[in-house]
Amino acid sequence: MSKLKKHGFLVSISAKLRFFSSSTTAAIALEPHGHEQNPMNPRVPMQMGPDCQFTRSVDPKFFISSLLSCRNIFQIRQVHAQIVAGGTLTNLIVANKLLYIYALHKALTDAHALFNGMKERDSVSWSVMVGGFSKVADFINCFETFREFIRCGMQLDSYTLPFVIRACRDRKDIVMGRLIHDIVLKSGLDIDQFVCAALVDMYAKCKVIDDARQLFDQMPTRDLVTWTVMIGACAESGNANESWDLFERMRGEGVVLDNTAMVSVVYACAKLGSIHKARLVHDFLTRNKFLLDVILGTAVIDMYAKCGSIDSAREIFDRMRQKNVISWSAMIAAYGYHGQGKKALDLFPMMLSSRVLPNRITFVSLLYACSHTGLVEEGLRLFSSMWDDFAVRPDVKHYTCMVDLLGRAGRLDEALKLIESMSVEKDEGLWGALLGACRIHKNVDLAEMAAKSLLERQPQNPGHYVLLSNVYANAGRWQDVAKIRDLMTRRRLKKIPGWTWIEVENKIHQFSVGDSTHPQSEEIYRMLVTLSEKLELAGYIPDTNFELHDVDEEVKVGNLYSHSEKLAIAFGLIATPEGTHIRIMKNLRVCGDCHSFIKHVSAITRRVIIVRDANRFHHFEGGACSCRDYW
DNA sequence: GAGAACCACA
Repeated sequence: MSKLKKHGFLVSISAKLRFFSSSTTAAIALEPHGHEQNPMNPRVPMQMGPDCQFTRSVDPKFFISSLLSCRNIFQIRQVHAQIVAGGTLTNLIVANKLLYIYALHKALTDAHALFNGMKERDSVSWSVMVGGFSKVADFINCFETFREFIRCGMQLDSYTLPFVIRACRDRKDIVMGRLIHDIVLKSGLDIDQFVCAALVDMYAKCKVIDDARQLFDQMPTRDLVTWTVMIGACAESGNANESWDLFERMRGEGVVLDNTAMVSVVYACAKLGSIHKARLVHDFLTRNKFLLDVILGTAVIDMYAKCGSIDSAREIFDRMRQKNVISWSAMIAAYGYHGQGKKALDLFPMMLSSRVLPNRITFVSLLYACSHTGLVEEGLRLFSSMWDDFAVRPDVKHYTCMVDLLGRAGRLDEALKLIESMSVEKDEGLWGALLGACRIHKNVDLAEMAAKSLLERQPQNPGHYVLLSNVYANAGRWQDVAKIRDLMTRRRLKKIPGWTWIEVENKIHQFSVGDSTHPQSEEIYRMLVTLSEKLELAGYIPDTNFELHDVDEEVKVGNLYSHSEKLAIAFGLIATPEGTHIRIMKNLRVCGDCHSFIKHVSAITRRVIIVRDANRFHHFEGGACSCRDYW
């Protein structure tokens, strides 16, 4: 003990613990406040949290709690040893707290050893162990401990259950999830908000959205977490409109939202792609004085960028005090899909000088930006630098960006060589990039090779057939086009019809090919005829080679085919005042004829047309497109 | 003495 007396910290903890075993109210003489000496290395200060101040009034729970902010597992083990030596470990509260501290520091081996050695355990001990395994994704031990918990005859409780349900969620194990839900129902346990929220979350993340919603709707009252989970789940499952309705409902019910809830709302809004709603949400955040911390701020950057306002995204980015690798990557990616590769690349040195290191996603974003702006040399430099300078190993996504970059630039041989040199597993995205490049550069042989790999991997994806058919059509090989069509018919595959949305005065209008359901349909078609005449004078010739279109479904207007995006643009010209931007949301790629059409329209009408296709944006202004013109 | 939700690329 005399040796230990040199180490003030340990001795004081130990003294406090021994003292606790006899009395919890008296005061004892302890070291003065301030820095404690580190017994491991006197030159290194103890890694205790700033709130860890020793006081003279003794509360032993406090001493153990001070270990919560201790980041050094060796110190925790030493305190553990002291507790054992002091004989206090027999106190269940002390043992549970220590168990909790081990679990908090992800030292599950230590926790498990302590747990196994405990003569007495209560529901807290079990829930800490199950929770600990769940949080480190050790599912086997998590479920095993839970089974043992039940075998021991312990009563199910609403502390332990959310952890097991969480493990089912993380493991995407819907079978086990349902089983546990069943056990809960049969147990007669009064299900609280924690268990319910965990179940809703589990169903949602296992993509059983209907069950999640049913449970959500059945809840007599919902707390903030459950609302948050449901809003996020709806957005994730492609029903962001439903997320928006939930957001309005919860506001109507007077639920006070926190930052985490707002992240889900912002995420849903990004999925919606509505700039009007994005501005409403941002306004809500400002009015309610939400702090745009690194997480919420990053979500808002992403929302603005995906709603078409790259400038607002940048404004938020510049105002954020704290930025992490995710914030930087989000901004870089945003410039990339807005076709502003140069600005994306400019951010990279800024990121490095602010001492944030790039990760694999940063490089995907950078390379993606290069490939969509035609910055070939810059892309090649970054690709070699990522491993050499930053120890980020290229994965299939990075290779895909490079194949896209080289392929679009017409360097198909180099793209193929790169694919052949790859040691990582190839996926359909990689072959899709090569096939896309082959279409642009009319390389039928290579396209057939890429298509073969694609169709072997995904024979049921009509998109691949359409792409190959377009390659044949582009090369004038109509017999091969017919063969592909025939193959699609035999395999009962249909091209998914294209839809285009346009947001005008806060309302979304939707069009499909040859559509006449819109109330202003007559006016729209008249506008298309007028456009057709003007475009013809401007030298625009519709190109019908692209797209595997079904002529029966098309309506010819003047010399234009009424593709959905053309209808949307015609409507945009009618419904938006001169000088305002036309914002279009598509669900198909802006390619071939459509791209050329929009360029001509933007030139003759002097309108800025912003098109979102999937998560890519094309800014057309005065006949130029922000993205490199590949079509 | 123990508890659930959130951000970037593709």
